[in-house]
Amino acid sequence: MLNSTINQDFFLSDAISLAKNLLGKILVRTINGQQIKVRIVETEAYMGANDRASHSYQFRKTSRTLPLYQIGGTTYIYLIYGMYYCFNIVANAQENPQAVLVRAGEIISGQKIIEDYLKPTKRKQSLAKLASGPGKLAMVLKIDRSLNQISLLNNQELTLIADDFTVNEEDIIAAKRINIDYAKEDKEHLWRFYLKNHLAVSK
DNA sequence: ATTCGGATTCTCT
DNA sequence: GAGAATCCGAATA
Repeated sequence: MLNSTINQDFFLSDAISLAKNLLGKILVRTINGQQIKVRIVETEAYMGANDRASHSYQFRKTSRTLPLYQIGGTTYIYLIYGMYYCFNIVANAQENPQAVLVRAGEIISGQKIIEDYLKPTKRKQSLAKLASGPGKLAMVLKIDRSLNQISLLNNQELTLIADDFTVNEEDIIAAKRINIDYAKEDKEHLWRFYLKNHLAVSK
């Protein structure tokens, strides 16, 4: 399998393009020298200042949303419902606060390591379902606030790579984003993207 | 200082 | 399909 690193330019597009381009790419999480790899199969684009669903709607700038104003490739991680983390990858140049929520992934290595820290009840879930949702994906990758606002380029603990897995346009399904009823008309956009027929896509 | 509710998930029914 | 779990950011005052 041919692996290649991903450079800065990859992240310097709008969030919709980045959300599609992230499908099929691999998140590599390193914990105590051991690697967990998850292939991204579902994403959502949050388009920033003009998107009511976005935390940076109307350029809202608070301590939480500061990572969104950094350069593409920066992480944006926050706690939701008091118990789950959402992992986002910032898109675009500085001061253009768009990001992609990584919603689901396929575990392709490191299953043993993951089982060591999952709750016993979770361990018997099928592998395909373990990272089938944003909170679950963050749990599998042990992503929490300590990884917030870091660059995915050349980071020791969390990086993004590509292999020879290819995604064609016809393999990508576009759908409405999930759980953003508060976003009024912006909830209608088809800014959720996932790989057709993939088992690990969230329900 | 206080209030409100969320880019979720699991466990019931 | 409904309800709970559970923290903290954001808005209001």
